[in-house]
Amino acid sequence: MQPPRPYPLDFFRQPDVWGIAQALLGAQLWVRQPGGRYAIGRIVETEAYAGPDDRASHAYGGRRTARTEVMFRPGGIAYVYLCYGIHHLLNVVTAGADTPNAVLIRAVELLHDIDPDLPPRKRHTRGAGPGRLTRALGVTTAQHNGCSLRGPELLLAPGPPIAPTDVVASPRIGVDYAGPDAALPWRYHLHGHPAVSKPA
DNA sequence: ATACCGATTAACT
DNA sequence: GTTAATCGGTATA
Repeated sequence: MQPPRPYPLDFFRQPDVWGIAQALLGAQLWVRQPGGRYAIGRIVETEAYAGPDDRASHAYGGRRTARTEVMFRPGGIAYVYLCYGIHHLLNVVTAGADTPNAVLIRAVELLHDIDPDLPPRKRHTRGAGPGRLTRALGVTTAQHNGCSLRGPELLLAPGPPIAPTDVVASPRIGVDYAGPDAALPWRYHLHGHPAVSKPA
Protein backbone atom coordinates (compact mmCIF):
# COMPACT_ATOMS: atom_id res chain seq x y z
CA MET A 1 0.00 0.00 0.00
CA GLN A 2 1.42 3.31 -1.11
CA PRO A 3 1.16 6.59 0.81
CA PRO A 4 -1.12 9.26 -0.70
CA ARG A 5 -0.09 12.75 -1.66
CA PRO A 6 0.56 14.82 1.48
CA TYR A 7 -0.76 18.26 2.28
CA PRO A 8 1.32 20.98 0.61
CA LEU A 9 3.66 23.04 2.79
CA ASP A 10 1.39 26.06 2.38
CA PHE A 11 -1.36 24.22 4.23
CA PHE A 12 0.77 23.83 7.35
CA ARG A 13 2.19 27.32 7.23
CA GLN A 14 -1.08 29.24 7.50
CA PRO A 15 -1.37 31.44 10.60
CA ASP A 16 -4.93 30.25 11.35
CA VAL A 17 -4.19 27.32 13.68
CA TRP A 18 -7.89 26.88 14.53
CA GLY A 19 -8.78 26.49 10.85
CA ILE A 20 -6.03 23.92 10.44
CA ALA A 21 -7.16 22.03 13.54
CA GLN A 22 -10.66 21.74 12.05
CA ALA A 23 -9.40 20.94 8.56
CA LEU A 24 -7.34 18.03 9.95
CA LEU A 25 -10.52 16.22 11.02
CA GLY A 26 -10.90 13.35 8.58
CA ALA A 27 -7.26 13.56 7.47
CA GLN A 28 -5.15 10.43 7.19
CA LEU A 29 -2.02 9.97 9.29
CA TRP A 30 0.47 7.44 7.94
CA VAL A 31 3.26 6.17 10.18
CA ARG A 32 5.99 4.02 8.67
CA GLN A 33 6.81 0.93 10.68
CA PRO A 34 10.09 -0.91 10.94
CA GLY A 35 9.98 -3.07 7.85
CA GLY A 36 8.38 -0.45 5.66
CA ARG A 37 4.65 -1.01 6.10
CA TYR A 38 2.40 1.74 7.36
CA ALA A 39 0.00 2.10 10.25
CA ILE A 40 -2.83 4.46 9.30
CA GLY A 41 -5.20 6.53 11.38
CA ARG A 42 -8.05 8.83 10.41
CA ILE A 43 -8.02 11.92 12.63
CA VAL A 44 -11.30 12.45 14.51
CA GLU A 45 -10.25 14.81 17.33
CA THR A 46 -7.80 17.72 17.55
CA GLU A 47 -6.91 20.69 19.74
CA ALA A 48 -5.44 24.06 18.72
CA TYR A 49 -2.57 25.60 20.68
CA ALA A 50 -2.03 29.20 19.71
CA GLY A 51 1.57 30.10 20.36
CA PRO A 52 2.88 32.71 22.78
CA ASP A 53 -0.52 34.13 23.77
CA ASP A 54 -2.03 30.81 24.83
CA ARG A 55 -1.51 30.01 28.51
CA ALA A 56 -2.11 26.32 27.79
CA SER A 57 0.74 26.14 25.30
CA HIS A 58 4.25 24.98 26.13
CA ALA A 59 5.41 28.02 24.17
CA TYR A 60 3.37 30.49 26.21
CA GLY A 61 5.14 33.80 26.56
CA GLY A 62 7.54 32.84 23.79
CA ARG A 63 9.25 30.26 26.00
CA ARG A 64 11.82 28.71 23.71
CA THR A 65 13.72 25.77 25.18
CA ALA A 66 15.22 22.53 24.00
CA ARG A 67 11.80 20.91 24.24
CA THR A 68 9.75 23.61 22.55
CA GLU A 69 12.28 24.49 19.88
CA VAL A 70 10.57 22.48 17.15
CA MET A 71 7.40 24.53 17.57
CA PHE A 72 9.30 27.63 16.50
CA ARG A 73 10.36 26.04 13.23
CA PRO A 74 8.27 26.46 10.06
CA GLY A 75 5.09 24.36 9.94
CA GLY A 76 4.89 20.91 8.44
CA ILE A 77 6.79 18.93 11.07
CA ALA A 78 5.83 16.94 14.16
CA TYR A 79 6.23 18.06 17.78
CA VAL A 80 6.29 14.91 19.90
CA TYR A 81 6.90 15.12 23.63
CA LEU A 82 6.72 12.88 26.67
CA CYS A 83 3.83 13.59 29.03
CA TYR A 84 3.58 12.29 32.63
CA GLY A 85 6.74 10.31 31.96
CA ILE A 86 4.71 7.73 30.09
CA HIS A 87 2.84 9.01 27.07
CA HIS A 88 4.14 10.33 23.78
CA LEU A 89 1.84 13.09 22.47
CA LEU A 90 1.79 14.07 18.80
CA ASN A 91 1.35 17.63 17.54
CA VAL A 92 1.32 19.16 14.08
CA VAL A 93 3.56 22.24 13.99
CA THR A 94 1.91 25.04 12.01
CA ALA A 95 2.47 28.64 10.87
CA GLY A 96 5.78 30.14 9.77
CA ALA A 97 9.12 30.29 11.55
CA ASP A 98 9.08 31.85 15.05
CA THR A 99 5.31 31.45 15.45
CA PRO A 100 4.96 28.44 17.77
CA ASN A 101 1.47 27.26 16.83
CA ALA A 102 0.56 23.59 17.02
CA VAL A 103 -2.36 21.18 16.72
CA LEU A 104 -2.53 18.28 19.19
CA ILE A 105 -3.86 15.08 17.65
CA ARG A 106 -6.14 13.61 20.32
CA ALA A 107 -7.81 10.67 18.61
CA VAL A 108 -7.79 8.64 15.43
CA GLU A 109 -9.91 5.90 13.95
CA LEU A 110 -7.53 3.07 13.15
CA LEU A 111 -7.75 2.24 9.47
CA HIS A 112 -4.72 -0.01 9.33
CA ASP A 113 -3.17 -1.24 12.55
CA ILE A 114 0.45 -1.92 13.25
CA ASP A 115 1.36 -5.05 11.39
CA PRO A 116 1.01 -8.31 13.29
CA ASP A 117 4.19 -9.88 11.97
CA LEU A 118 7.45 -8.21 12.82
CA PRO A 119 7.20 -6.08 15.97
CA PRO A 120 6.03 -7.79 19.14
CA ARG A 121 3.80 -4.84 19.86
CA LYS A 122 0.28 -4.88 21.17
CA ARG A 123 -2.31 -4.82 18.43
CA HIS A 124 -5.56 -4.47 20.27
CA THR A 125 -4.88 -0.88 21.17
CA ARG A 126 -7.38 1.82 20.35
CA GLY A 127 -6.84 5.22 18.86
CA ALA A 128 -8.90 7.27 21.33
CA GLY A 129 -6.87 9.57 23.53
CA PRO A 130 -3.63 11.39 22.70
CA GLY A 131 -1.41 8.88 24.48
CA ARG A 132 -3.18 5.90 23.01
CA LEU A 133 -2.99 6.82 19.37
CA THR A 134 0.75 7.27 19.49
CA ARG A 135 1.10 3.83 21.00
CA ALA A 136 -1.31 2.35 18.48
CA LEU A 137 0.53 3.87 15.52
CA GLY A 138 4.08 3.57 16.89
CA VAL A 139 4.84 7.29 17.22
CA THR A 140 7.65 8.10 19.69
CA THR A 141 9.55 11.17 20.82
CA ALA A 142 12.89 9.63 19.94
CA GLN A 143 11.93 8.73 16.40
CA HIS A 144 9.47 11.40 15.36
CA ASN A 145 10.07 14.70 17.15
CA GLY A 146 10.90 17.28 14.49
CA CYS A 147 10.12 14.81 11.70
CA SER A 148 8.52 16.02 8.47
CA LEU A 149 4.80 15.37 8.06
CA ARG A 150 5.20 14.99 4.31
CA GLY A 151 6.89 11.58 4.40
CA PRO A 152 8.35 9.11 4.48
CA GLU A 153 8.35 8.38 8.24
CA LEU A 154 5.23 10.43 8.97
CA LEU A 155 2.70 11.62 6.40
CA LEU A 156 -0.47 13.65 6.67
CA ALA A 157 -2.88 13.61 3.74
CA PRO A 158 -6.36 15.04 3.18
CA GLY A 159 -9.29 12.69 3.55
CA PRO A 160 -12.80 12.91 2.09
CA PRO A 161 -14.38 16.29 2.93
CA ILE A 162 -16.19 16.66 6.26
CA ALA A 163 -19.51 18.49 6.48
CA PRO A 164 -19.05 21.64 8.60
CA THR A 165 -22.10 20.63 10.61
CA ASP A 166 -20.26 17.48 11.76
CA VAL A 167 -17.52 19.49 13.48
CA VAL A 168 -18.09 20.12 17.19
CA ALA A 169 -16.07 22.65 19.21
CA SER A 170 -15.57 22.34 22.98
CA PRO A 171 -13.05 23.27 25.69
CA ARG A 172 -9.67 21.60 25.64
CA ILE A 173 -8.94 18.73 27.99
CA GLY A 174 -6.40 18.63 30.80
CA VAL A 175 -5.46 22.31 30.69
CA ASP A 176 -6.96 23.50 33.98
CA TYR A 177 -3.65 25.16 34.82
CA ALA A 178 -4.23 27.63 31.96
CA GLY A 179 -6.60 29.87 33.92
CA PRO A 180 -9.05 31.73 31.68
CA ASP A 181 -7.65 30.08 28.55
CA ALA A 182 -8.83 26.70 29.81
CA ALA A 183 -12.40 27.54 28.82
CA LEU A 184 -11.67 28.45 25.21
CA PRO A 185 -13.47 26.07 22.81
CA TRP A 186 -10.39 25.05 20.87
CA ARG A 187 -11.01 21.32 20.84
CA TYR A 188 -12.66 19.92 17.72
CA HIS A 189 -14.10 16.52 17.00
CA LEU A 190 -16.33 14.70 14.54
CA HIS A 191 -19.86 14.65 15.89
CA GLY A 192 -20.83 11.32 17.37
CA HIS A 193 -17.68 9.49 16.33
CA PRO A 194 -17.01 6.45 18.55
CA ALA A 195 -13.22 6.97 18.66
CA VAL A 196 -13.40 10.43 20.24
CA SER A 197 -11.92 10.65 23.75
CA LYS A 198 -14.18 10.81 26.76
CA PRO A 199 -16.24 14.05 26.92
CA ALA A 200 -17.60 13.49 23.39
C1' DA B 1 21.53 20.33 43.17
C1' DT B 2 16.86 19.88 44.43
C1' DA B 3 11.67 20.25 44.09
C1' DC B 4 7.59 20.33 41.73
C1' DC B 5 4.46 19.01 38.13
C1' DG B 6 2.25 17.77 33.75
C1' DA B 7 -1.79 18.85 26.60
C1' DT B 8 -2.62 10.94 30.53
C1' DT B 9 -4.10 6.35 31.33
C1' DA B 10 -5.43 2.14 33.65
C1' DA B 11 -6.64 0.09 37.62
C1' DC B 12 -8.59 0.53 41.67
C1' DT B 13 -12.58 1.48 45.78
C1' DG C 1 -15.15 8.51 42.55
C1' DT C 2 -9.60 8.13 43.59
C1' DT C 3 -4.78 7.15 42.76
C1' DA C 4 -0.31 5.03 41.18
C1' DA C 5 2.80 4.90 37.46
C1' DT C 6 6.97 7.47 35.80
C1' DC C 7 10.51 11.00 34.06
C1' DG C 8 12.01 15.09 31.48
C1' DG C 9 11.30 19.99 31.69
C1' DT C 10 11.28 24.01 34.24
C1' DA C 11 11.95 26.93 38.08
C1' DT C 12 14.34 28.04 42.14
C1' DA C 13 18.69 28.24 45.00
